[in-house]
Amino acid sequence: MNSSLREFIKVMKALSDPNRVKMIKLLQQRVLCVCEIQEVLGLGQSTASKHLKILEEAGLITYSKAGQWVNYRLADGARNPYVANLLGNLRHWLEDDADVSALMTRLPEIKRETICRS
Amino acid sequence: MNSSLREFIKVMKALSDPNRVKMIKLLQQRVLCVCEIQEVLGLGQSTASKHLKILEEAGLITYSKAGQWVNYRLADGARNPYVANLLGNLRHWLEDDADVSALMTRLPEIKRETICRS
DNA sequence: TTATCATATCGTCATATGACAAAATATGAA
DNA sequence: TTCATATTTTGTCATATGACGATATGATAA
Repeated sequence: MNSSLREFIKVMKALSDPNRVKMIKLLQQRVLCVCEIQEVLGLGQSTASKHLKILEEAGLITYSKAGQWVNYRLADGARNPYVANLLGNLRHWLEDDADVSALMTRLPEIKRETICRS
Repeated sequence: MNSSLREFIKVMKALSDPNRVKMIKLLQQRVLCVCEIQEVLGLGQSTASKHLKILEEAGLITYSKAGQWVNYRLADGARNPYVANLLGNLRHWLEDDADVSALMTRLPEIKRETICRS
C-alpha cells in the first residue's frame, strides 16, 4: 500500500487546478479522449494532454490506446481506499458549482465523431 | 453551503504542501501554538505563521488568542461535510509514512513551557 | 514608559506551475 | 511510401509558491 506523504501530496496537487478537477468530473460521466476534453474545456491541445498526464501520475485516472485515440477513464479505487473515498466524495462535492454544472450539461452534446475527423 | 470550485481548490492547495499536511496531523493530536509547530517542524517563524494562515483561510483550522499566544486547532466539520470527511480520512491516510510517524512520536516531548520563555 | 516575548506581515529570491506554440511520435489511410 | 490525424514532448514565458530575514503588531512585565 502506498500511503507516503509524497504520494498524498501528488494527489492533492493534481486536484489543485480547476481544469484538472473539471476533467475528473467529466470522466465521472464517461470515458473521454483528449480532443473531447480539450473541446469541452476550451484548452490548447498540449495543455489538455499535460493535465491528463498529471492526473494519471497521481493515480486518479488511467488510459488505454485505441488506434489513434487515447481513452481516459477514472481509476478504480482498488489501489488506494483513501483515494477511492476522495473520488467518491467528489461525485457530489461540486454539485452547486455553476461552471461544473454547465460542463455536465454540455457534455452529452460532445461527440467524438463531431470533433475528430475520422 | 459553500461548495464552489474555488473553495475546493483552496482546500486542495492548502493540503498540497508537506509542512501543512504535517501541521494538520499534529493538530489532530492536540491544540498547538505557533512556536510549538515551528519547533517540531524546524521551520522559520514567519514560514510557520504563513502556512497556518493558509490552512485557516481554507477552513481547515481555526485559532483563538490567549494572551500572547495564538492557539490553533482543527476546524470542526460542521462547515462542510466533504471537508470533514477528508479530514477524517487523513487521520489514517499517512499512518505508514516515516516522517509523519516520527513527528507523532516526538510531539509528546514538545511542551510550550520548554520552548516559550514565559 | 520601556523591554520582552509570541505572532503576523513584508520584501526578496529561487523554484514550481500553467499557458501556448512548435516540433516530435504514433497510428491509420491512400 | 506519403499524408493526415491524435497525442505527447519540448521550449518559453508570466505568474504562483515557499523559503528566509527583517520589520511590525499586540500583549505582558517591570
